[in-house]
Amino acid sequence: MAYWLMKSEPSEFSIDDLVKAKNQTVPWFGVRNYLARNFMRDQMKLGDDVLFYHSSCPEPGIAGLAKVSSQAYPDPTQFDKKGKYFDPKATPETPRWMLVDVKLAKKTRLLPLAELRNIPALEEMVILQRGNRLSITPISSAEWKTILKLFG
DNA sequence: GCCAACGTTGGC
DNA sequence: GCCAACGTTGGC
Repeated sequence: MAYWLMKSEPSEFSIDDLVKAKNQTVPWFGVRNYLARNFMRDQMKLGDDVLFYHSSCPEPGIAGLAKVSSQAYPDPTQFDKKGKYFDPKATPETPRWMLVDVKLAKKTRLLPLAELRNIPALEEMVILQRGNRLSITPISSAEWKTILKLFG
């Protein structure tokens, strides 16, 4: 069992959108970074735990808990010529971008980035490191436990 | 809006 | 394969 933090811009897709989504599930489309793709393609397993993180917004932070709810499969948006995630080098025979489905576990209170920064047990979290921009990052089991306690 | 940090591109 | 230029991310 592994733990992950996945960033989403709430103006694109927020925790409330996930609450309202069909089956409270969303395909994690639009990732166009190879390391993040590799995490989804090679390491994520059904049932892995996910921290749903709001980024690039007035109050960045963890907004909910979720679970990986599918195996990796090709991101359909790479084939959509009119969409912003179209990749001309990807074909259905040789897809370049893979994704997993993410299912809501629980909407939480917003746990702000500023609060995370104040917790010594979390100082090694990838997302808190200087210059980190990766949209999907692994979380240790100790970090996961610490964060769950913060939600009470 | 600013800017640091990082990833990608493309000329050589 | 190097590396400068450029584009993007994302907190502030």
